[in-house]
Order: sequence, then C-alpha cells, then structure tokens
Amino acid sequence: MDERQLRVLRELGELGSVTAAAEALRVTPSAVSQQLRLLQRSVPVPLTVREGRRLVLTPAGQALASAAIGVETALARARRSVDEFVGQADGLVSVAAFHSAAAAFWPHLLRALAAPGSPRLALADEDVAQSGFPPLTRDHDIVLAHRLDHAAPWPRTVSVTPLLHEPLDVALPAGHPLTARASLTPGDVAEEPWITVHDGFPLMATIDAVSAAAGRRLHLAHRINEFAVVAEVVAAGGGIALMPRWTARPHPQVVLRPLTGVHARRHVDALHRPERTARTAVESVLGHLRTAAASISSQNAPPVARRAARA
Amino acid sequence: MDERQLRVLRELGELGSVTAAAEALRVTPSAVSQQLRLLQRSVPVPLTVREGRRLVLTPAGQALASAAIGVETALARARRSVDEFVGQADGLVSVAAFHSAAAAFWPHLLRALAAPGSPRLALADEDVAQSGFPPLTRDHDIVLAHRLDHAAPWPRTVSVTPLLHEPLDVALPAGHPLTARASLTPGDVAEEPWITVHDGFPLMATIDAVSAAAGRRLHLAHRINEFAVVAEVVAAGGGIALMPRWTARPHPQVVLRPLTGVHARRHVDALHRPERTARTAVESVLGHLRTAAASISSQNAPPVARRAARA
DNA sequence: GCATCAGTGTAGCTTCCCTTAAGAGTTGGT
DNA sequence: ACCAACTCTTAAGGGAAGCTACACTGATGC
Repeated sequence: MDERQLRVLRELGELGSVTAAAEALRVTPSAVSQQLRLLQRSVPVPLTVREGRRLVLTPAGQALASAAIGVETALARARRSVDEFVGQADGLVSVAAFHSAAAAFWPHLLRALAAPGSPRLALADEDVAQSGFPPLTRDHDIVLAHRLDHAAPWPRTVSVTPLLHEPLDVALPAGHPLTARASLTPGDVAEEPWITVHDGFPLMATIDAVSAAAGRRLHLAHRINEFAVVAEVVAAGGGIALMPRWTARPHPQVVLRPLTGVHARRHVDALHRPERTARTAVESVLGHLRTAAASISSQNAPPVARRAARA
Repeated sequence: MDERQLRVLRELGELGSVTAAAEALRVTPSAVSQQLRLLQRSVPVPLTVREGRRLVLTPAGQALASAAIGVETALARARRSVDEFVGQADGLVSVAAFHSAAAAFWPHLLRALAAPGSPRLALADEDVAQSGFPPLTRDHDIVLAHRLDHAAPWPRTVSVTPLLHEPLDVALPAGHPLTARASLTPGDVAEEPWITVHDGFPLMATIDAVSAAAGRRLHLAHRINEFAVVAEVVAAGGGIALMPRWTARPHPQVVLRPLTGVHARRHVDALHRPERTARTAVESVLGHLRTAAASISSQNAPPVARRAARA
C-alpha cells in the first residue's frame, strides 16, 4: 500500500470508472487495473465491485479512499513546507557578531524587529580571529564579521553584504598631550605603550602597519580584544590603542584622534551562505542591518569623530 | 518528492548520519545518498550540510523532515483504516428485507441495538421475486430473503444464514366452516377462491403444489403480495390464502389452520456476501437476527399456530 | 446479434532503485 | 605527520516494478 495505489483508488472512487481514473492520472486503464490489483493484495476485504461494466468502490474501499485523502494532504503539505519555511516572515533568524558590531547593531535590530510578524532573532556573540568568521555561517544565518582593508578577502564560499567601512582612530586618555593635535601620524604614536588585540585578530594587521610606517617596533603592553575593556584601560593610562570610530561606545575619559599615513579602516560585513537569503526573514534582517549601518556611520557617529572624518 | 525520500530524510534527521539511516532502512548508505540527492533536486534550498564527515539537516531540511512525519502518520492511518472499518463495532450495517420479515425482525433488531456502541442500522424494505434477492447483496450488507423448500437454492455466490423454517398455514375468515378442523388437506381447500402472491414470488410454488395434490385448477381470485392486505381481504371474505405462521401479525378476524399433504414451509434466510461478515458490526447484526429468529419461532408464535404446529 | 464500451490479462520495454566497488574528504592515533 | 579507519559520494550493473500495446472477456444498446 503506497501513495500511488491510494491515489488510484481515490480517483476510482471519485470518478466512478477505471477509464476515467486512468485519464485523470494520465495512464492507461491497464495500469490502473494493475495498481488496484496490487492494492487489493494487501487488504483482506474487497475494495472494489463490478457494477455492470463499471468498477466501483465497496464501503471498505470508500473507507480506504478517504484515508487516502489524508495521505495526499500530508504530501501536499510536505511539498509546500519548504516554501513556507523559506517565505515565513516571522521565521527565526540567527545572527552572530563580534562584540563591537553586536553592541552597535543589535539594539537597532531589536528595535526594528519588535513588531509582531517581524523575523524573530536569535543573537550570539562570537569572538574569533578573522579566519573564524566564515565557518560561523554554518551555524548562523548571518555573521557580522570584520576585516582590514589589506587583509585577505573573505572566501568565495560565503556571500558578503558590506555594512561599514569604518575608520580606526587612536584612542588617547583625556589630557594626554597628543589630544592637542587634530590628527596623528605613525611617528606620533610609535613611542607610546600600546594596547592591542590578540594575535590573529583583525586589528593586529593595522598595528603592524603603524610599526612599519614608523620604522620601529611598538611596545605592545597589553593584549585585550574587548573594546569596552580597552577603553577603560586607556582611560586609566595603561597605554593607547586603535579603536573603531563608530561602533565603540564613547568613553568620557577617552579621546579619539584620526590616524594618517597608514590605511586604518576596517570592513564590517554581514557574511552568509548564499542559500540563506532565500528565506524572506533572513533577507529582511539583512535589510535592517543595512539601514542600521547607514544610521551608525552618520547620525550615531560621535561629534569628535565626525569632525575628524571630514579632515 | 515521494514518501520514500521523505522517510530517508526523516531518518537522517533523527539518526544524524547517512550510515545510521541506511541501517535503519535496511539499505546501503549509497542508496540513502542517492535518495537524498533525488529529493534535493526537487527543492531549491539545501536540505543537508556536511558536518565533518557526517551529513546533517539544514533548518530547511528539518522543516521538511517534520512535514515527513505527517506523511508517515497519514500512511499509517490509511493502512489501519481498513482494519478499523472492519472492526468498527458501531459501524453502519444496511439490512434489506421483504415485508413480512421486515415487520417481524426489525423491531427486535432496533430494540437489541439501541444501546450506544452497537451497530447502526440502515433498513430498507424490498419486495422482489426470489431471483431478485441475491443481487440485493450488492447494495446491502444483509438481505432477509425467503424461498420455499422445493424452490431453487440460493446461488453459491452468496452466503446464507438460515433464520426460520416457517410453516405456511391456510388463512380463513373467522366463522368459515373449515375453521372447525384442526388441519386441512389440499382437497379441503381446492374449491375455495384463492388470494395468492404475484407470479414469480416465492409462495406461488406452494399454491401450485396444492393444485397438483388436489388434482384440479385453483381459482386464483386475487393477486396480493403484502400479507397485511391479504389478511384484511381474507377477513372480508375475499377468499382464503396461504400465510406464514410466525411472521405475519395475527388478524382478529382471521384463523390459521395447518395444511397437510403438501410440504408447505418456507425458508427465511439472511443472505450476504461472504466478505461482509469480516466486519464485526455485520457479524453482530447477524447474531441478533439469529436470536430474533429463535424468539419469533417460539415465544412470538400465536397460540393457535403453536397448537397447530404440534398437531 | 452485432457493434461498442469497460475492464482485465500478457508480453515486452522502459525506468527506477538498489548493490557493489572505487574514490574523496575527515578524524584520530601512533 | 603520516596512516588507518570512517563517512559519504559517485559510477556501473542488475533486478524489480510499472507502464504501454494488444488481445480477450463480459456487458450494453441499437
């Protein structure tokens, strides 16, 4: 008893003759007859009776035919289930992000998607080296990742939605002599003790560029990945650091100054597997991320940074 | 997308590897892999992802796999539906009967099956010639039919449940001279005007036998099939008639006397297609019919008839 | 009674699906 | 760091299942 046999039985019941059922199923009457015989073999009571030269269902056959409707319904539902999953407006969308992007973007997302009928979010912060971002697309629909201009591009296996091209400024403690300048050169900052990310993490390449431009080794006093912690340590006089201009929350005792002479910018991108955007919910979240990026890179930029950006 | 492919997908989702799914389905991993590839062809988004050397479901695959559960459930329900139909205690049982059997048996049936959980009855009276009874089994689960002892037996295509072997008595109007006798011979009744059934109907053969035993043609005054009408006409002096001893309701102005010298009995049988008794509801109704028959042929027999039967 | 129609068997072919065998990628141990 | 074991995939071949074509039986209607 399989789906095909049940469909034949149902058509026979509804159309009332083997020939009509055969036409509906686009096969010959012989095929219908053979399928009916096979079905009958698996059932101990007659499903059909001859009525004149027509063949009609017995009550048992009618009982089975109505059960067949359930089978066809379930199959149709299955066939549609993928489309429904793809088109579900309030589907669950998982978004992974490194810390500063998470802090900057997620509040925007949560506010924009608070309305019922919006995609539901599953957020997860992930602190990984640059090469660690693409694999995260296995477990998350969208991965907010960052890489420096001159670093290796993302592999071809992931799709990229650019969000920000964010300047990296030098973070100085308030009152530091260098705060007097509108912008800083590698030479200006080469003597200072530095607070940097751990090896392999994106911003490290710019630190190396500063070192090269200044022609000397930098003193790497501390290795801290988390910018909120970095800001506190800078404010406390632990050293100076590179900090993103837009995505790090301003610290009252920390001043940002643009760095000239080296290309100090990072890309903040949304990575995702190409097929994930087939889901309207995922596409919707990507759209809101772009909106949030525009907002972050203009209105939300602190006044100091905005003025510096024009310089 | 068919049931087999969906089952493979579901097993993969639950067991987490192609090999395990293959073992569960008693096939080789290669077969599973090929089925998955076929299924994937019909869906625009990936259903599976490699995870190390294992293959697991994507969210879309999980959505489809859960829809697959519905398909399997519906198929299982279909496979059971015939058994349920067969075993349904309160199933609908259609019973056809000729008039006098209907009047005698149906009240018993309706009383016996009034309790909830009993078979539900669909009753229909049918006034047909003897050869018309077997075809009625196409449309009814049980057909109450009658035939005379010496008439042709029922065809082999129908099953027979004997219910009554009922004497046919001579119905006389109260006050008629012949009521003085305890039993009558063909010679006693050959002179009377007769009320008989229409040609082809079961009791006609006994009339012919009476005629033959008496050695003369009977005067067939009226042709009436319905015994209630016959009884009224007999009471009004329209003639005498053969009437069944147990299944005809006694009429106050009609007296029954047994007929000797000819074999005047009829069989009242329940006819049915053999497969119909596979249904417990039908079997149950047949049982109640047997009980009713025992009751009809003893307790319900009118005193006159009972006394006559002993003679 | 013959022509027509409906359904069923049979032969043969196509199609599908499974198995076997080989290959590619991953994991874990020595 | 290589090698062995494991997992999945692909290709080729064989067997089963289903369909078509065609002949046949039984029912219907002029």
